[in-house]
Order: sequence, then structure tokens, then C-alpha cells
Amino acid sequence: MQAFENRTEPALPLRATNLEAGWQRQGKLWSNLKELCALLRIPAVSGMADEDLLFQHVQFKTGQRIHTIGQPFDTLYIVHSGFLKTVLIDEYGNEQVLSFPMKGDLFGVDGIHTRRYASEAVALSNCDLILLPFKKFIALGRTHIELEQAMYSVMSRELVREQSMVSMLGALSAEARVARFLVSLSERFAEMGYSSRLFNLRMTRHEIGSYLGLTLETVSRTLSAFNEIGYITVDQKSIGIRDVEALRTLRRLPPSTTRGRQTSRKARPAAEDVIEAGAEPATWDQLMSA
Amino acid sequence: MQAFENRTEPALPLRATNLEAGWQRQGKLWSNLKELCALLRIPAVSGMADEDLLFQHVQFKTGQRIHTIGQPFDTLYIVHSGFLKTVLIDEYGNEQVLSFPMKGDLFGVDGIHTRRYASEAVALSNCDLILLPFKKFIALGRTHIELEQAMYSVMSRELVREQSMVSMLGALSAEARVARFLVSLSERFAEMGYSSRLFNLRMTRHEIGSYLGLTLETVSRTLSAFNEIGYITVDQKSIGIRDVEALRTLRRLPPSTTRGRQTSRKARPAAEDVIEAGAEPATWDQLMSA
DNA sequence: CGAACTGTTGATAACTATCAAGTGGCGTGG
DNA sequence: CCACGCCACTTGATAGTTATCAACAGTTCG
Repeated sequence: MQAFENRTEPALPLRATNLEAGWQRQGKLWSNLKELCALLRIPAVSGMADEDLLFQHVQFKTGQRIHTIGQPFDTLYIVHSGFLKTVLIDEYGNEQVLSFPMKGDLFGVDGIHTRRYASEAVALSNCDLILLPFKKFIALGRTHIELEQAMYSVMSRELVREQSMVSMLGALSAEARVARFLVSLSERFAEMGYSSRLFNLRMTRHEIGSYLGLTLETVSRTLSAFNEIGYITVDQKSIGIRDVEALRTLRRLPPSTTRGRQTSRKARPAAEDVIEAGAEPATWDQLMSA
Repeated sequence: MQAFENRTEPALPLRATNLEAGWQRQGKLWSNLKELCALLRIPAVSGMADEDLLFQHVQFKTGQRIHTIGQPFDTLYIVHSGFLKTVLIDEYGNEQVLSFPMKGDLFGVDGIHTRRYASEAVALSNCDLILLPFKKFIALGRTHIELEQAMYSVMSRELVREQSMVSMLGALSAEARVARFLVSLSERFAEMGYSSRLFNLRMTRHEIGSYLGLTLETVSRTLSAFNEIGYITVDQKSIGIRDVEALRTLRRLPPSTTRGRQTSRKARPAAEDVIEAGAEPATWDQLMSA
């Protein structure tokens, strides 16, 4: 069984004529501000000279690197189509996947502070990216004030995403992480107009594991388990979602129960205990026998 | 043994006269743009009307909440003195510590996107915070263009911090996390002009554990172990750093070895294997017998 | 001075990594 | 066109790290 949803290319015309050969010339090569805002899911900039400001597109093929760690920063990227990964590389050469940017996502932001990219971005499929030269962007801020706000908003969104990532890595079990990963992918695909129930993973088990702080074996086993209990169907990279709610609510008793003395340290009636919440399938056995 | 370094208050005058009672009236109540930039460790804004623009300070006492999750967002905060924590609270009421803001740190940024704070901020000591009303800040961007860049820079820095946090949670062992935590605290204190070799933790083991994705017991045990092998001295909240290098280089074989097929997927001579790096003390036993 | 919180330490269990072997897919080259 | 080799994935056995449960000591503060 194969899922033919969301191919790399715009794909709606069913990947017919645009093949590898002519790729470099395919697609739209320029976008204006309005399209850019729509893509980023932020209120359109009201400015007048919309049609004048054009932003160049660039295409990358599967496996190509968009930028590396330490490379001088000068431009931000917005994904128009395709799938990528951003990674950190530690002193031993090990990758740590940080995100999987896709349509509408912004990346490269981590280079602003030090003026050098802090991460590496690699195309997981053929990609069409919009270049947003930082200087140009800054200059634009002078005339289009809303654009400035928009950028704050996008960066803030990114920050919140990282926060929830930290929270997930810090508090959730392996099953819960994989479940949430699938759900968020599903939602992401829905937003992009693809099927949320049947899609292809663009990354390897290894990359997923790195992203979720797990080994590839654990990811594989968890997917198999979800498959067996009917939450999903798995066939290599093809994933079918069969019970979103189950995946969405799958959790585990958090390892750190920080509750108590939450507001002011001083006094408080007394025994205000942990909520100990209604249990969810916590162990493999429970999962398997569900 | 008690470390008297870095008390909550400006502290250099050895916490003499300014006691709890008069706190609300103590300290400086307003700061100008220049001071603000210095505090944030970003190039000073060159604007002219420096002295005109004043930003109000506000004081919070230990345990007080600065903002809660869901509360309408309207201002950013910069720490002038004191220590705080920011936390996420999940559906069961469990806290997840996200950061420990201290002097020079900005927080509240996560509220920009949704217009509501995404996290909760609590004072871990008496604090002096500078208010930065978002509207006012945006307005300022029109006249002080550099301020805009500065904010991008600070947000970018924050994003990079979160990234390294994710990387740490995803790839490092418990010992390594605690070691890095201590080192970064030490460095942070040094930046603030305090001793980097002897300091007091402002947070509980529980909060540290939540921050690092560990239980309080594991944190406690790890500190005890570091103490025994002479890397640090521990006495309750008082920490003495005795071998920064050991702490800094303490790592472990990363669980996910994503290396291989890094650049282009296609072809490549061949067997280009993992670097498998020179081993470091990996287990508790090794740690203990070092 | 006691209650409540914080921190320490031990015993045990659970989760997940590690090691290992085998299958299947896919691209490259014979 | 098929075979080979590499890579991704699956699955099993085992070990190790860290969570959990529990008891206790030290601290703080009213």
C-alpha cells in the first residue's frame, strides 16, 4: 500500500509533466509581499507598492544543503514547497534534528544574533524556497511598519514551538512523543491542503528519532505498536491515521511533578495535592492489550 | 558552609540597609534606552532623545507571579535584578520549567504571537523588572530603527538558546545535563559580575529537574556524585565549582547517531563511517571511580 | 517548636538504548 | 535487465540509565 498524497511538487496537477530535468526552470520564480504574508499565515501588509516588491525564489534538490553552521548569515528563507530539516551538529559530528520546515515555514532566523547561521538546513525533497535578504527586509521595515510586527509574530510563534518541543522532550514518554509527532504532522498537512489521514513521511526513522530524542529502533517499534492496536497503519514511509483522538490524548504520568507551592511561597491552607489525573495507557503491555 | 555571593539585591553594598519593609521604594524606578541596551547586551541605540525615553521599573517579591498563561499580552519584561523562572503548565497541572531568567534577560516574548502569554513567570527571589510595553516599543521602532534590529537580535538569541536546550534534552545523559547546567549558571554569574566559582542556586532540585527533564532525585544524586569525585562542592543550595573543565567536557555517547548521508544523498565514495569519538566517562561507575 | 518543604539516599522497576541479525527497497553498474 | 550493495526499516534479546517508591534528615518560618 502506498500513499500518493503530498508529493514534493505543488502536486495538485498530479505530478505529471514537470520532471527532474526541467526543474530548475519550473515553478514561479518571484513572489510579492502579499503572497509572502499569505504563505506565512500572517495578516497581509497593507502597503501600496505591493506589486513592486518582488522576492526571488530558489530551487534546491533533495539532499542539497541550504546553509551550514557558521556560514555568514545574510538571508532568511521561506518554504514555498518541499520539505527540509534543520540540524545542529555537535563536536563529534552527530546530528540533532531541530525542525522539519515545510510550506509556510520560516528558517534561518537563528543566524540573526551572531550573524552566522547556528544550524544547518538540508532539503529532504526538491524544494522551492523564497529568499528574504535580511538587509532588504530591514529596509522594508521602515516603510511597511506592519511587516515588522509580522516578523515579531513569526519569531514569537517559532519560540513557542521550541518551548513546546522542550516541554515534550522533558516530560513525555516515547510513545507520547511519537503520537504527538504524528498528530502535528497530520495537522500540518491538513493546513497545507493535503490529506491529514494518509501521508508519506519525508524523513527517515533516524531523523524522527533524533528530532524526538529517541533511537530509530524505538521509533520503529512505537510505530509498529500503534499499527497493531489500530491507531495507524504503517508501511515504510506511508502513514495512515486511523484514530487521531487516541494519538492526541496519549500521554503518560509526567516524570517531574513540580506542582505545589505554585503562586506565593508563603502559607496556603494546606494539603493541595497533585491532581494525579485519570490514568492513560502507560506501558507497552497496556498499549498492546488495548 | 554557605556561599554569600550573589544575593538577590544589587548586593554589592552587602545587603545592609534596604530591607523588606522599604523594598517597594528602593532601587531605581526608571531607566533610559541606553541603560536598557546595555542590560540586554546589545549595541546602544544611537538615537538622540535618549534621556527622554524612560522605562518604568516594577518590583516583585519572592513567589509572586509576573504573568500567567492565557493572560492578555501587552508588555515585555527585562530583568534588572533578581531571579525568576518561566513555566508551562500541562493539562494535569504539572509544571515544566522553561527558563530561569536573570539580570539582562528578556521574557514575555512568547505572548507576541497569540497576544496572550504562553507561559507563566514567577519570581524566585525579590526582583526588579523593567517594563517594556509592547505598543510603546513598536512605536519606538519607527524612530529608532536600530532598536528594531536589536529586538530581532535578542529574539534570535533566545531562539538559539531554546535550540541548544532541545539538543541537550534530546542527546545528553543526566550527568551531562546537570554538568552543563552548572557550567552555564557559572558563566551567567560571571557575566553578571558575581563569582563563577561559588554561588547559590536560586531554584529547588525539583525545578532544576523539571528544567533538565529529570527527576529531583536524579539531580540530587548527580550533584552528590559530582561532589564525591571532586568536581564541585555541594551544601544544599550552595555550589562550589572545583573543576569547570571536567564539567564542561563531560558527555556521553549520544543516543542518536544521525551521521551518514549528510550532504547529497546520491553517490559518495563509500564507507564513510561514524566518528565514534574518543570515549568519555560514560557510566556512573566510571564516574565514581575517576 | 512543629508543620511543611527541601534535600539525601537506598531499593526496585520500568523504559529505552544498545547490540545483533535479517528483510526489503532502490540505485548503480555489469 | 538483473545482480549487487547500500541503506532504511523491523524485530528480538539484553543491559543500562533513570524513574519510582519510600524513609529519613535538615531547614525554614510562623
